[in-house]
Amino acid sequence: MPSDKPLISQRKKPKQARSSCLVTAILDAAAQVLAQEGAHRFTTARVAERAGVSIGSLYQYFPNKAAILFRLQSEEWQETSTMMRDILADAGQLPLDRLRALVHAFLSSECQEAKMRIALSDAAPLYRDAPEAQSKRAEGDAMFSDFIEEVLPVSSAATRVLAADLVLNTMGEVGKSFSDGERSVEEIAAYADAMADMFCAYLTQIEA
Amino acid sequence: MPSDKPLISQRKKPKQARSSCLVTAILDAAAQVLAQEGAHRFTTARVAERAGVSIGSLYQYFPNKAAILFRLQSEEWQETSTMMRDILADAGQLPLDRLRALVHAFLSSECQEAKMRIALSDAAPLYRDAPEAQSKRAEGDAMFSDFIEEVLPVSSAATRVLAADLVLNTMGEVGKSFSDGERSVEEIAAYADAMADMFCAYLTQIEA
DNA sequence: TTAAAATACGATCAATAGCTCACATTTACT
DNA sequence: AGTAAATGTGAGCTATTGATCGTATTTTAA
Repeated sequence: MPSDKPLISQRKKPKQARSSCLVTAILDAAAQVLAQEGAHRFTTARVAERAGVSIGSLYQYFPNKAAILFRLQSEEWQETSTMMRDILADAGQLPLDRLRALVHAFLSSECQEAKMRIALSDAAPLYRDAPEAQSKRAEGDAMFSDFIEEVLPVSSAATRVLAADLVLNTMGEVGKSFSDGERSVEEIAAYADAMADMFCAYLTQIEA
Repeated sequence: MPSDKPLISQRKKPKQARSSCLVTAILDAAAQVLAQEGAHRFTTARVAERAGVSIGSLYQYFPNKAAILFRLQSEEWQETSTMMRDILADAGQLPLDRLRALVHAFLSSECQEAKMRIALSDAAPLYRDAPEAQSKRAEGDAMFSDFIEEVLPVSSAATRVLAADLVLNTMGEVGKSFSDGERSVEEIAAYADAMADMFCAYLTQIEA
């Protein structure tokens, strides 16, 4: 549905210090605008103004509005991705304990910067169809598939794929709904425990 | 984030036959525009044009764009709601079988009119904060809570509430992600079975 | 010092949006 | 037929948006 032609990647790479500052200033400002004004007030002019930068400068480093949003989301994904890898790869813990830890970490992280996350996902239609956006998803899927294989070594490949899909999808989608930021730390922990219980009960039962 | 002042409810009630036709024509057209053009091309002018109606007439019965979207979503909710009630109230089936049936029905229904559903949820920021939108949610929650109480009569109230929240939320949120409409009937059935397995494993384990 | 490259600027444009309002037409009822 | 209410019309207003481009300033490097 979004615009057709414009690539979302960067237009020009900052070569001097002042221009890299400018880019980070824009991204910071973008996050603020998103959090404080919401997706429908997220305009290039407002971002430039808050960054203390002219609109022309903004367009030197971002080909269009979507590119800014895309960058923000990429940075978020980067964080989530490394967190996921760290937790799932921790050989010192039992697999199901790692899964529980992952659920806790994920739900908690979704609750941080809640306003910004909501707005960012409200604006998703603008950047989600970009070709660059697709590959990221597959990356996470693969990572989690490997983990599930460790937990369910016996089942058929099809069953494993389905289980991985279901668990990851559930955590991801339900996690998104946590961005409303209306839950206390205790509620989040209780919810995460319940969700982890559910995953464990399911995965354990498959093996049987 | 959306507009502040305008109520979303109807502006004027159709009293003659032609005007009720007009309203349904507008809603039909709105669904088409949403499905074929996407949320960001959903404009009152386009809806009026496709309905074969003047823009002025449209605004006689809908105070603003959001009201049209809200009506579409209300109608969808109505369907889902009655389906849910019918399935959960069927005393001829075991509770967990009813839950399984619900999951299947829900995922299938999410896959119908996929394009329209995606666009409708893309446009959600425009109507979701309307006061009318909140009450609907509580309705479904209560219905499902009653059902869970039937399945988990022994557990503490807090546990029951949490379980109901988790299961309903999971089905709802993961269901939404099914609106991409890229899954075959078989895949949907397999996924629904897995999800039902997960719910059953979880709920059964709580009782123990 | 000086010229070229990089960076920064912001007035300005074209497009499109949501929505109103003065007016025309149709219907219901006497 | 006549009249008032209901319904229908669409040109046009106001506002905003994303984005450009000619120009000005700063940095780099010779």
